[in-house]
Amino acid sequence: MSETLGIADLAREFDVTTRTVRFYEDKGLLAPAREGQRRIYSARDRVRLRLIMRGKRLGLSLDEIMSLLHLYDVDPSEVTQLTHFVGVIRDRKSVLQGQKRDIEVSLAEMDRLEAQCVILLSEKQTTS
Amino acid sequence: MSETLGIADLAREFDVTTRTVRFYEDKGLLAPAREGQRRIYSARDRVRLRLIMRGKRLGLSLDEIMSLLHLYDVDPSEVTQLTHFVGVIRDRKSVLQGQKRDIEVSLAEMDRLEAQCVILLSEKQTTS
DNA sequence: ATCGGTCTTTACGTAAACGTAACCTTCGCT
DNA sequence: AGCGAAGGTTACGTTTACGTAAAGACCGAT
Repeated sequence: MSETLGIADLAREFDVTTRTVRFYEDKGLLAPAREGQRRIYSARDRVRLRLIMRGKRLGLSLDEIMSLLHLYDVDPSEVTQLTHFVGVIRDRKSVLQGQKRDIEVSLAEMDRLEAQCVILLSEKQTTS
Repeated sequence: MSETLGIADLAREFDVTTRTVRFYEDKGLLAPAREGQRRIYSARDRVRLRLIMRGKRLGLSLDEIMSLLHLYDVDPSEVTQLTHFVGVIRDRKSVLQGQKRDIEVSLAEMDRLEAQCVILLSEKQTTS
C-alpha cells in the first residue's frame, strides 16, 4: 500500500532526470524526507514539482519559481508577510495577464500565417 | 524628416542594451543596413525586435525565436517550405494553447491565494 | 587640434540550469 | 560471497544570453 516514492519514480512521472530533481533540491525548491540516505517524496513534493514544471513552461527562472513556492507556505500569523505576499501576488497576476495578451496576439498571428500558407498551397495544388 | 535610427535609439525604445541588439545580430535575428560602419535600423528591424521581445516574454530561447521569425519570410513559391511551415505553425499553436491553460490555472490560484491573504488580514485588522 | 560622445570590433567573464563522469554504498537476488 | 541495479556525493563541463572591458574610428563643438 504505502508505496514510498523514490527519486526515479518522481523523475519518471514528470519526465525529468534524477539529476534535475536533485538540482532542484540543491536550490531549495524541494526538500524530500530521507529514509536513511534515500530520498522519499511525499504528495506535497509532487505538488511542488508540478508547480515548478508549470513555472518553467511559462518561462520563469528557478529563483522566480522559488519565490512563488513561498506563497503556498504562508504563515497566517505574520501580518507583514501577508501584506508583502499580496503585493507579490498582484505583481504576478499582472505578469500573467501580460503573457496572456502576448499569447492571444501570437495565436492570432499564427492563425493568419497558417491561413496564408494554406491559401498559397491550394493555389499551387490546383492541378491544371 | 528621415530620422535614421541608430542602435542607441533602438535599444532605448525597447529598453535593452546596445550589447543585446548587437548580440541578436550576431545570432542572425537582426540584419540592419549599414551607413559606413554604423548600423541603421528600418521599420522591419523594429518589427522583428518587437517579435523577439514578445518571444522572450513567453520564455522562448533565441533559437526558437529565430525559427519563428523565419515564418514571416516565407517564400510563397517553395511548396515544400510552405508545408513545413504549416507544421511549425500548428506545433507553435499547440504550445501557445498549453501556455494559455497554464496561465489560466495560475491566475485562478493567484486569485485564491490573494483572497485568502485578504481574509486573514481583515481578521487581524479587526481592531478590537 | 583636441575633446567628449557615440559608434565599431574583439574578447574574456558570468549566472543559470542542468549533463556527464567518477566513485562509493546498499539492497535484493542467485 | 558476488553481482547488478538503484541511489548517493562530488566535481568538472556545457550551453545560453548576455555583461564588461579594451582599444580604435568618427563626428560635431569649442
